[in-house]
Amino acid sequence: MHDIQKIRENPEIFAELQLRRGIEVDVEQVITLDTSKRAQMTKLQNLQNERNELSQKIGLQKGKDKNPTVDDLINKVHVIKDQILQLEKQISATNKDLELILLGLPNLPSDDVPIGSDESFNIEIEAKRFGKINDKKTAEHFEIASIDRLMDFETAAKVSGSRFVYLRGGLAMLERALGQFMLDTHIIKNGYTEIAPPLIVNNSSMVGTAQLPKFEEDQFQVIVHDNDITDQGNRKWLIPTAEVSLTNIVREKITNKADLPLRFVALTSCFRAEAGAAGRDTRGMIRQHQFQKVELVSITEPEKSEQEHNRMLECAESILKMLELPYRVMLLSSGDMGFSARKTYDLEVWMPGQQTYREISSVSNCGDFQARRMMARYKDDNKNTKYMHTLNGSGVAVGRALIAILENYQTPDGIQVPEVLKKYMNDLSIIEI
RNA sequence: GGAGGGGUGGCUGAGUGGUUGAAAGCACCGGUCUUGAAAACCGGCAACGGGGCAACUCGUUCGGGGGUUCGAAUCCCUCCCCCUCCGCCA
Repeated sequence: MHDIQKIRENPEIFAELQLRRGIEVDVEQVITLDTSKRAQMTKLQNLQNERNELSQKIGLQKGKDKNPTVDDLINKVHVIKDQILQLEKQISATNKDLELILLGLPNLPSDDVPIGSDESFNIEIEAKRFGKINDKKTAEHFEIASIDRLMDFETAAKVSGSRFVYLRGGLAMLERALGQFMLDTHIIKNGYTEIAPPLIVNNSSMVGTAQLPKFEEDQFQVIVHDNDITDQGNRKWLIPTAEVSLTNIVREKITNKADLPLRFVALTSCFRAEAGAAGRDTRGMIRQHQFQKVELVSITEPEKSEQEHNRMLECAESILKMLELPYRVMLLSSGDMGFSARKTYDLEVWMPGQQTYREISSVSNCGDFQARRMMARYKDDNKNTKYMHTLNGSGVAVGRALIAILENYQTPDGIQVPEVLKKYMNDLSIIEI
């Protein structure tokens, strides 16, 4: 959610920054709505003040007299009440229009974000490139001979539908090991607190982290038996990422500054409808309706979010380094960033089967964008309540890490188990397929 | 699913129609005292929004929404959430 005061003060700047993301905002309409809302409010408040004073007078009269003559006053209030009712209706309508616009506008890009319409404007952070890539094409993960023994899309299609998979034996264990390893690393080495969060969340949470209202079609909704689905405010959703359940921990709360930063990590299943991705990555495990992901969330003071962002990026990187998977880091351009982000780094892992880098983690600083939607605040040193900053990052996507291992660790005998995972795999050193 | 109880400021917790935005306590901030600290005492301390250069002022908010009333934290309806007991179930 955007600070309407800032828009009011600098509408052109706001419009320009939105334009960097390819969004054309009708700021004039926003300003008009805002102005008329405020005018209406002033009017309303004067009437309310009048009503309150008259009511108090009636109360005083009744306290003095046994049979007071207050009919005149009551009649006056009746007239005012009608006017108030009218105005309230108007204001609520105006406000609804305004909110609909504001809730649908993405966060403003930070100044150091490259301007561009899409991913071709992303910038690689050269210094962060890691590992030696294998430029000899290997089998893609789903092409590995007999892999369907352990990675079964057919049965999943029968039981669930497209974009689901059964993992078996060594691959199921590998997925579990990866999740375990990542969690342990972030808990022990990176100072995150492990959370086992709900996978189903309510409307307010989804609005808070901005999956709603704009991206409803990407979500799975949970229909409870006898649920009244016309009650829009009371719907339930499967989380598309643990970011939702982790970040909303601080929703509608005032946190003590001494408790910041908060650092949460969770390993959860994630659910995405992939409505807009028909035909993309239809083979293999790259794009599934359900996948495992380790998610990092940090909550900080505004002054510290940038340094926390870098820190979080390093936490995510450390996972790929320890797994010895080659990757590069991209600074996303304004047109490629997610809705809530003001600055995002993507980690892209090398997939020798595709001979290309694929996104395996996205690390974003959301500034106060989500905090405003969530009313997530803290008390600063002057005891003022301020919005905090929220950050989130994958650390990392487990499903994609599994694919990366399948493609980078292929040997004639099977899939070699990365050194750091062996202890999570009962000392198994090769997964025979 | 059945029966009952409850949701009040950062926290605990009073308050059942009329200056109650809300007692009291804790926490926090300032001061007095003290060599310093603690204790004690005195004072301050909600959020959000409108108007104003400002001092300030006005409005809204006691789980959410709706209603009754001149006036609602207090009465009514509805939804959500929490607790206790019974039933069912992983």
